[in-house]
Amino acid sequence: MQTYQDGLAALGDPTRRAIFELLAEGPTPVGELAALLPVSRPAVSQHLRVLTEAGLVRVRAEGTRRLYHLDPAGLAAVRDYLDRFWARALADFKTAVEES
Amino acid sequence: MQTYQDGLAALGDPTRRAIFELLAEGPTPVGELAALLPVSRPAVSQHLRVLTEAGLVRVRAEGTRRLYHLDPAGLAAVRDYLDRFWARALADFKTAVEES
DNA sequence: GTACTCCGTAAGTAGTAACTTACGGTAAGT
DNA sequence: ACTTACCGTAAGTTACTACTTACGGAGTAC
Repeated sequence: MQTYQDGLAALGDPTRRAIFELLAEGPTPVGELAALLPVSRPAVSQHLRVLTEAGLVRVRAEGTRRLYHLDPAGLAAVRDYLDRFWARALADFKTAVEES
Repeated sequence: MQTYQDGLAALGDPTRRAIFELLAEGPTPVGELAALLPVSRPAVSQHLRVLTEAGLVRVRAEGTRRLYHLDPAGLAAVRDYLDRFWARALADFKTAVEES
């Protein structure tokens, strides 16, 4: 689906952010992610499902392992969303400072 | 606080995203935001509190009204966070495509 | 085939957070 | 002073979601 909405909702959870940041160090299997996190392996699987549906992450099978890695598409969607507000945020902030 | 973590957590909620997007059209008082949304005015106040603590939004009083507007600081924190993963996402995605 | 590894899904629980109504406080107008 | 407009906070409820354990499927090795 990879909309910015799903992306932001997915990254709103701290555990999913942790997974996301671990994946930034390179493609990683589920078990290794779970070993590095304070939650169970099924919990990691469930988070990976959300991240995948948000378009932030992708899988490729390699034997019995499933290597997850970042997907630029979802990342770009979120980044572009935030960029749309950048100019307006600067303008509003500027007038707010001037009037104070 | 304006960390990227608070920013992402704040924007994870769809109602707060709606408020955030309404504020992108210019500084707006609480009552007007509530009139444009399917939730009560106190609910909007509570969301604005979260957005403010995340550094995404600021207030200035104007008579009895309180005008909320976007704050570039929190926005930049979230955007910069995502940018840190951009290069790695592209690299991982590229190798994934090549191996498929 | 059997065994073992790696993983996703189902089902159930507990904690959180988004919402409501009710209340109080401040600023401007008459 | 009284009233009205605008707003934040407190308290309570409900719905969601992140988590656990239990189970089953798919792949590899023997």
